[in-house]
Amino acid sequence: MTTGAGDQPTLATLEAIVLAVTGGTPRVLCVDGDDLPRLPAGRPSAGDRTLELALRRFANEQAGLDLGYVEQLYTFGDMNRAGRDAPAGARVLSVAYLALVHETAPLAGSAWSDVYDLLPWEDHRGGRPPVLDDRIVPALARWAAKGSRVERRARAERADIAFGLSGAAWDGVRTLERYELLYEVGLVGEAAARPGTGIGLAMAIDHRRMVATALGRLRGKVTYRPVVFELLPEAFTLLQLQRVVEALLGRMLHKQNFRRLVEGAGLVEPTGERQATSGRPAATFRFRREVLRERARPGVAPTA
Amino acid sequence: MTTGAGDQPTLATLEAIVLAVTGGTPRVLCVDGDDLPRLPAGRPSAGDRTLELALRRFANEQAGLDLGYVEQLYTFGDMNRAGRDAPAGARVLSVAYLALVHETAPLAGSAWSDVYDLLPWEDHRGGRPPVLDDRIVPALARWAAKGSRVERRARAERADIAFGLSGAAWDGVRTLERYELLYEVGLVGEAAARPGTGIGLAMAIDHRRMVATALGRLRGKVTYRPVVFELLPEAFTLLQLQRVVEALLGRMLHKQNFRRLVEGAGLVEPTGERQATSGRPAATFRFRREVLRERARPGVAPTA
DNA sequence: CGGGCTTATACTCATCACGAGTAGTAGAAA
DNA sequence: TTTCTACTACTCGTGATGAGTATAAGCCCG
Repeated sequence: MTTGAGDQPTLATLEAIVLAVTGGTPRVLCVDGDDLPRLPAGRPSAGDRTLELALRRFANEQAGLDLGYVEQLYTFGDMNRAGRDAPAGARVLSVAYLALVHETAPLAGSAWSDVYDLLPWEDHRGGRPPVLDDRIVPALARWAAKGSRVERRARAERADIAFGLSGAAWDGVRTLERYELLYEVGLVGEAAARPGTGIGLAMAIDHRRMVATALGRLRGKVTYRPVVFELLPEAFTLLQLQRVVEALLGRMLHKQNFRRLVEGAGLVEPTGERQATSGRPAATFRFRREVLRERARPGVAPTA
Repeated sequence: MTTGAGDQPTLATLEAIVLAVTGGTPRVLCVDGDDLPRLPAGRPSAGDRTLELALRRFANEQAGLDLGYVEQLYTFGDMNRAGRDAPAGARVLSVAYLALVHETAPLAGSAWSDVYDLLPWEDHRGGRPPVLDDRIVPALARWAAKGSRVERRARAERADIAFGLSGAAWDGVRTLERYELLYEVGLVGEAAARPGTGIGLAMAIDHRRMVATALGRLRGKVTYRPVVFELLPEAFTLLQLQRVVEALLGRMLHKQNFRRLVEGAGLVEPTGERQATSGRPAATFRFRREVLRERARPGVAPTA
């Protein structure tokens, strides 16, 4: 079962979605493109034993970053996504990786973009973002009114589920579904009819789609793996921890319940130190590694 | 941030992990290799708009299968994994997809392998598999006793978490961690010192690793997405549904609670028909699509 | 034709996770 | 001393989940 002749040459690149959270703002590492910002990328060389090591190598070489947590995200290989510098007609395979760095990591010369500048409809921390009701919902309604009866039904259902409309609940994890829907509807700059009219900052090619994928993955993972700690310094207060989780989830959490969850699960242990805040000083904590042995799904956010 | 010269040519293939569940047995579609069985694979051609469409195309062309549910699994790109027919020194990128087909799908001329013949330590439906205590645990203990003090600690922790030893709970989802650990320890045929001594049926290259990845992904997904229905006929009894879920999870479920979960969540609706069984006839049900709108995470198995 | 087998189906009970809220405490700044 | 901010300790109600008891409905076999 192997296709014989006619194979096209394939170009493979690695793309890095490097995330950090600074002061309640989730940021993604970008580099300047000719026109739009793009994600840092590179190619694996023969010396790289694994793709992940290749990624770590060039993140270090080119941005001076020592990546902590790294996980493969998705491989993008649609035909129409080739960049300028790709041979026409060739398929470009991009293996995207999600990497998390600590707040204290050097910012190098590269630019960090606020994830919610890229995907403004995803941030519900200050309540429902106005752009949803002002622009997105009406546009979705127009879009869902087109086509045959069955088509209309399918479109409406898709929109409802993705954006939590007509009774469906907003699901933070469905970031990719939302981005792709907005793309189809023509509401994001990369696909907008007139330039400059899209919602959120545009990026090169399909890089914003990759960021959306990363955010969704991370939002899911936070609930069952202790990944947030990769974004925090060694010692942190519970409020700092909560702010980072909220930044990722894009919604506020109940403070008392959050503490109950985190402490009750044995996810953290007190360092014994305290840290001055703008109010009563807070005790600082560190991640408690033993939780991995004790709990099958040690998460820092409620499952819902 | 783009690596310049020295790029190596890259060969990309698509690998399909096609799963079905027949009579309580989860099976994966295999083709005969020169030596060991392998997964069906192919290459995307210029006519395939997306990788997923390419996969569907050649699954249809070559096995006569109409794939239902398809999801991208992982991209494997380690240096040492190249097959025979690859140019020496070139990196082979394999984008693996997980596909689910209904029990009634045509079996074609290809062979289906029992997933638990490949990964015998994963099936806990009949209690803890003997191979665990007979062979795996002792070998892990020997392996964990080697190296420096810190190394020994790290090894022991890894083994404990992966296999649920010394107090840790068995986590069905950690299939890949377990396979990789067994590989490192030399307990699987692909890596065994002497051929024929490995645990479970071996497959070509790293294909068994891919199956392990697929099983883990599916075990996780079952708890929050209604994917099982892709493996079942249109109408089914609740016991049939339960058996399929158990086959995937590799563990038994409490019947009454399972029914409560599935019916309570609105995941199924009665067809009105009944089906003869070896006891009292059972009502048949079908998947209820509307649940997607009602529940954010409509799963068919408890979260734990 | 009735006992015994198998499977389906209906409840109960205890525990725990989680959302939501009340109340009081500790330090800093004005 | 007041006031602000943030920390910390509880309580309550609901719903999910594990475990078990009880009953119903067909089938097979003697």
